[in-house]
Amino acid sequence: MTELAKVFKALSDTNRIRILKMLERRSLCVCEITEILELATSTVSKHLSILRDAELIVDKKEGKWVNFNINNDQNNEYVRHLLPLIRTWLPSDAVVLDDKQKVQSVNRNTVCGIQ
Amino acid sequence: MTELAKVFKALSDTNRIRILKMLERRSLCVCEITEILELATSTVSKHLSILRDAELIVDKKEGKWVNFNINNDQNNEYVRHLLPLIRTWLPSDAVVLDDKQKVQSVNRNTVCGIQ
DNA sequence: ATTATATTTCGTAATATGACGAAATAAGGA
DNA sequence: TCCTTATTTCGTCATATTACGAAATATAAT
Repeated sequence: MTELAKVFKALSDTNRIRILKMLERRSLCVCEITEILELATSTVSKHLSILRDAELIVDKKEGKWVNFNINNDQNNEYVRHLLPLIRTWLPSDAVVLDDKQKVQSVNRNTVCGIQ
Repeated sequence: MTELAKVFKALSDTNRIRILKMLERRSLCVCEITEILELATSTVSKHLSILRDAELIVDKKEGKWVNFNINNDQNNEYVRHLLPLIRTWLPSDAVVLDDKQKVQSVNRNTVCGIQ
């Protein structure tokens, strides 16, 4: 039961819902998500670790970057059923639409580590 | 989006999941749930108000008692999809099974307000 | 090797949550 | 009416969560 509660808890924060909805578009690195959410990098990293602990997302180290993606494994029963539902939800939420728009234009090479 | 987060937050606590699973058996009053969860009445009342605010349950005042029930209205899209999923989950969770067993035997007339 | 970049971990502060008991509210029965 | 019962609300405490910046870690580029 705690595992189910953990998944729901991961989904109970609007910033984490925004991250999941963004990842519906494409995989993203921490700095791209940070740019869109306008939060500190450390805060975004924590949100991502909570989503990963709940098995809602997976990460893959690729060179300089860690790419985060929706977890498409079918291993976790809760995640397997919830992610498709979430995909159908919030189709016209202003914030979600704006975030997804930004996902199109954001570029990790111009966004990350500019001094 | 906050409404969706609210539903997930309501579902993110194990005591509230236990309440929902108990209500799959039959409607219950506050004192019956209190008896099974072994929490203070005020705590259970708070949990129930969180579940009600999320539209996961409904209450109906009947004489001395307030009976709580799963919300079977189809008004809330999130609740409409989530409740059937939850109903299929945790079919063999020890705590949930024990709680449901107790729902069979608990009686509000012998449980409530004995001095 | 040294420097720069990307991310995570740590320490900390503000706020939220979950618990309790006591007081308030509401309804039923004597 | 007065007392009992069922529930909610309030005040409070301990713990959890979310946020930040700074420091640590890891990898890439020079």
